[in-house]
Formats: sequence, C-alpha cells, structure tokens
Amino acid sequence: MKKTFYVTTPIYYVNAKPHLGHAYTTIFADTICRFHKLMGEETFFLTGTDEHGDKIVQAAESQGKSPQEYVDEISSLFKNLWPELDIENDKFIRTTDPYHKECVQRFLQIVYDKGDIYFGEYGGYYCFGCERFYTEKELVDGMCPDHKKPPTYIHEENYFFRMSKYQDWLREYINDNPDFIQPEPYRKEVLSMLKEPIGDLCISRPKKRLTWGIEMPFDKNFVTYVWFDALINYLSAIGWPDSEEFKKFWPAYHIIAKDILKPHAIFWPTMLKSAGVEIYKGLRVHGYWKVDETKMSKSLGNVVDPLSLKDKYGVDGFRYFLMREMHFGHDGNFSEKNMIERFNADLANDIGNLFNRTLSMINKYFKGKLKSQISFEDMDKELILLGKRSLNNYITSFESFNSAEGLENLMIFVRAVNKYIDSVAPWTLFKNKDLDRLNTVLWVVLICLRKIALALWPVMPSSSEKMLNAIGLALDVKSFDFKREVDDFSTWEISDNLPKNLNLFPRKEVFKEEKPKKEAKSSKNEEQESYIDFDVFQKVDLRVGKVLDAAKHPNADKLLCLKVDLGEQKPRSVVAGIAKYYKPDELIGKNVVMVANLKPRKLRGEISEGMVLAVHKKDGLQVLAIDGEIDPGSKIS
RNA sequence: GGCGAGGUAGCUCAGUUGGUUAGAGCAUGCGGCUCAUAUCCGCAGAGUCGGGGGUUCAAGUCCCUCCCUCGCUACCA
Repeated sequence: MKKTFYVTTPIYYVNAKPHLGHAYTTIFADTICRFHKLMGEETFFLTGTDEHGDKIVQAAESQGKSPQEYVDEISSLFKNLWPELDIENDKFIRTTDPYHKECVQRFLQIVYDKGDIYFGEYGGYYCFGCERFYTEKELVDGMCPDHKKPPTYIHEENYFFRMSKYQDWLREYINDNPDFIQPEPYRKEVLSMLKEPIGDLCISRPKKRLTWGIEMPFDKNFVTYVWFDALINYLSAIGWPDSEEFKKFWPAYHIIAKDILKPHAIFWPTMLKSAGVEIYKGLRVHGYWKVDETKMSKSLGNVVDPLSLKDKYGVDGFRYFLMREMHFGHDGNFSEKNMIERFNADLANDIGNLFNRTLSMINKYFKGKLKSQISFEDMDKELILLGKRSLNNYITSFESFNSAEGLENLMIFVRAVNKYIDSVAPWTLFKNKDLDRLNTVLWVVLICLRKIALALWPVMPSSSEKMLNAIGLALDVKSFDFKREVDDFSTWEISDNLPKNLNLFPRKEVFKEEKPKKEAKSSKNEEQESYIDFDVFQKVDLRVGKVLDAAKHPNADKLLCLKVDLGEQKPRSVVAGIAKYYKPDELIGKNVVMVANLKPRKLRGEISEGMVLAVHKKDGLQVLAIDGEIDPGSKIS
C-alpha cells in the first residue's frame, strides 16, 4: 500500500479578503504536498474558509447582505484565487457546509457524553451597543473600540470544555514527541504555556445573542463558538469517523502561522484526546512576512499589493521567492527588490541559463540529437555523486518542511553543473573534434537537468513541466518515485528532437534605488524617533492634584485606588501601581503631579482617569509631590 | 514587570557533543571563458560572532551580568 500524506492549511476567516499571508501558507502547503506526491505518496491537501461568528454577522449587515450571501462571496474569493497560484487542493471546506455541521455536533456529543463538557458561569466585558463580548485584548483603553464606551462586565451561563483535565497528558505528549510541534522554538513556547494552568475553554454562546453558528446537540438554546467549530474541519473534510478517506489519510500535518499556535497546539490535541480520536501527526509553524513598503515600487509612488506581483513576475517566480526566502520558523522580508534579485540570481542566471546553454550546445553540435552510448569519466562520476548528495539533502529538507533549505541544496547542484560545463569546456571539445567525449558530457548535463527540473516541480509546477517536456519526459506524478530518480543517473529515454533553446526566466530589470535620497530620509527619521516636537509635549496636560482619599484596590494587591481633586467638579478616580511602597494613609493630603488628559482605562475592574507621576528609585517608587499650599488643578509646564 | 526566542560579513542566514586561519548565497571589486538570458567560472575585500565579566590548555559554542529587537503575558495609566 502506498504511503499517505495529509496536509492542511488553517481555514481562513472570511472577514477579510485574501492577502499575502494566506497566499504564503497555502502555497507552502501546496509545495509540501506536491513534494510528497513526487516521492510517490498518496496525498490529500485541504484548505477552506471559516464562516461563523458575530463578526461575520456584523460585516454582512454593514453591507446590507444576509450572512450567507456575505460568506458565499468572500469564500469564493479564496477559492478562486488558489488555481491562479497553481495551488491544487483536493478539497475546499466551508464551515457552513452541512456535513461539517453534522460532524461538529457528533464530536460535541461524544465529548459531552464523556463528561468533558459542563455548564458553568462565564464572565466577560459586554458592550450593549455591539451586543457582544470583548476580550480584554480587544478593548481599546478599556473601551469598546466601536462605541468608545466602557463595556459592562456581565456574567452568563455557558458550556465549557474540561481542557485542564488533559494538561498533564499534553505536556508529556509534547515532551515525548519532539517532532509533534516544530520548529523547536514554537515547541518550547507551547511547553512554557503548559507550565501555567491552561484552564477550561468556553465553547458556547447563547442563541439569544448569536444565531450564526452550529447548534449544540444537547442544548438547542446554544451554538458552539469558534474553535470547536473551526478545528474540527480537519476531521469533517475527510469524512470522520467512518469514511474510507478518513481511515486512509488521518492523522494530518497542520501548517499554520504563529498567531494561531495556542488553539492548534493546546485546544486541538486535548479535544482529540477527549473525543478518543488519534492525535494529529504534526504541527508546523511558520512566521510572518514583513512587507517593506518603501522598497515596493517606490518610484511610482504607490504601494503595491504583494499578491499582484504574481502577475508582474509570473506565478512561478512568485512561488519560488516565497519558498526560497522565508526560512522555516523565521519571519521573512518581502520586497520587490529582493524578489527581482532572487529571480535574476537563481532562476534567470543559474537555472534558466543553464537549461538554455545546454540545449543550445546540443543543437549546435549535434542538431538536437544525442547518442545514448556513453562511458563516464571520473569528472562525470564526481558530478553525479555530488548531484545525488545534494538531492538527498533536498529530500531531507523538504521532509522536514524546510523549503528554503531544500532549494538551497538544489542550487548547490545547479551551480556544480554550471561549473562542470566550464571546466570541461564543450566548445573546446568541439573544436578538437572529440565528438564522443562531447556527446557524453552533454548527456551527463542533460540527465542532471532532468533531476533538477523534477526537484523544482513542487515549487514551480508549470516551469518544471515546461523543462521536462522540452527534454522529452511527460511527468506523471501518480506513478512517480523521486527517490528512485535520485539513485539512478544512468537510464532514461532521451528525446531525439531537443529544442534549440528554452528561455524560461527572462532577466528582470534591476530596481533603481535612489541611495542618497534614502539615506537622508532615514537619518531624518532617526531624529524624529529620538525627539518629540514641542507641540507634542504641550499636548500632555500636567497638573497638581490633591489626594482626598486612598484605598486598597479590591481586586489587586499592587494597586491603590485614589480620589484626586484636580479643581474640577468631581474628584478623579485614579488607579496607581504603588501599593508596595505606600500605605493609603500616607498619600492622603499630598499634592501629587498628575497626567490629567490620559485616556481613562479600567484596571482590574476599577476605572482610572489619570496617572500619578513617580520617580523610579533603586528600592522602589517615590511619588512626585509638591510641598506647601497649591490650588488643586494648577497647571505644570 | 514576568516568561520565551533572538542579536554571527552591507543583506538573508549556516555554524554539530567547546578544539586548528568563523562559513554559504546575494551584493561589491578584479581576472578568465564564449555554449548561453551581458549569462557562467575563478579570485578578493570585508565580521573584537550585541557589550562586559567568568570557567577552561581551548568559547560564537558553557556560566553570570547588562544593552537591544521580537513574541506571549501582566495587579504598567
């Protein structure tokens, strides 16, 4: 039976249009999947869209559409983009698909029957204007980002997943399986998250507030919320629990960006464990693209959507750049300049030109037809040995999801072939009429090109197929084994009608950078960073305030709650992190220095309408205070 | 503030359990070839491996400390 390989991208949330990040993850998954196909495995590649939740309902309303209309529209943007990027997914799942809903309910029921779901109280910040909860992180300075009003802390009954029950198991599992989460830094990060209690997971929302979701199978008044809906797509897409596909392909490798590490590394394995489903095979985490806008078509004065560069440089050039430039686990730098440089150096100069010069010589010296009788000399054997070694390294790299390293290993081989041609100098052999040797040399080069073209297929399927067609090999991935291809450099059928040339990657114009201008600009920026203008300082409203009252914060032991008179109608409520250094009584009556126009914000539930200035000393903090009688509210400048 | 990751040539990164003159690609400069997309090949320059201290016969590699960047997190207003 064939080895199988199942790889997924996250399902993308349809509140935004596809961008570079989506494209990268999906191209990466496609490349990895194609690599495994090339290795002779039976593969399944899943991507799709995540379509439930309140944000979707709101976005739809704002456009005057029904949620279904809205998600249909955005989802199709994703679905239609992938073929344009030569991405061949086996399935495109949508969380609004009926089979997915059924599957989620089935999963929930199993976990519920096991006793891992309980009904409990949930507290959170709720904005009545938005009719929704906000996490503390979403709040801007303690306010609802839309209504600019403080939300209300309310309690609500909800269903919870007993995630904490599996914390110890998960920690051990990750310790025992170093390959489970990779690259290593992310594995360590997850282990460090697991040092703290992970708590239980709130997995429902009452229907009275949110209907756009999947109904809880054991309570019609609730829908499931976010992760129980989304993560289960990896199972529902292949027909868990009974389908042939599920039996064949599960467990999966999940490819994600670092922002959703926690749900995939902690929620998902514990969910699977609870439901008694085999744990997924591995999580592979990549970084972000830092888009350098100053280097993007600066001369035109407009910022270019990175995705649009696929049209300018071709899908293959675009895919190659992304796969070559992002080092696995690191963040990558995306700029048009880097893209052109990479395109010219690797694709145009090294690979493209190598193909072209070879075909040209075969045509010039042998009219496009080589003889198969050959005998290798030491030089030839050395090149072949090096080829096998670098291709094996290429395989190892791609097996561990490291596309940049894999392509670098391939480039070592490409450079070696160019060097081989130079040191053999076929043009001299031709002059000397040493045609047998010349035939052998070109034959060796051509077979190397075949291997190189095959190795490029996962990253640049279209260009790879052009190369292979040119040398007479129609690639049938279904019956392929790249490993065998790497081991055997001696037998193959050669086309006796090779083309005169093949200009795959025409060089791109090098980006013109106006260096002096740029330097001037950057030094100016530095200046701007280390100084603030006077008018910025003037915006800070510093005033003297008299502390009328001070008390310990009810819900925090490092904070004090003060009432400060600023000469206004009502004294201000101010929270200060000085409980370690001051007793409440010591502060009463002091004239302190305050920032009076700081945006109010809640700290552990108490509103703070200003900031008390203090000096940082070796042994703690000393509040700035003014001696003598001063009118509260006096301005400081 | 806490935890984690990082700081190696102009740029992107490798550097195995500490061991001879710290590597690769790109970029730069010089030379060679002419089959080729002014491409290819060779040579060269450049790094007190973030700073300081320590362990050791020997440290980019181990320990301490400080600085900076990024991520998560917080009882930072």
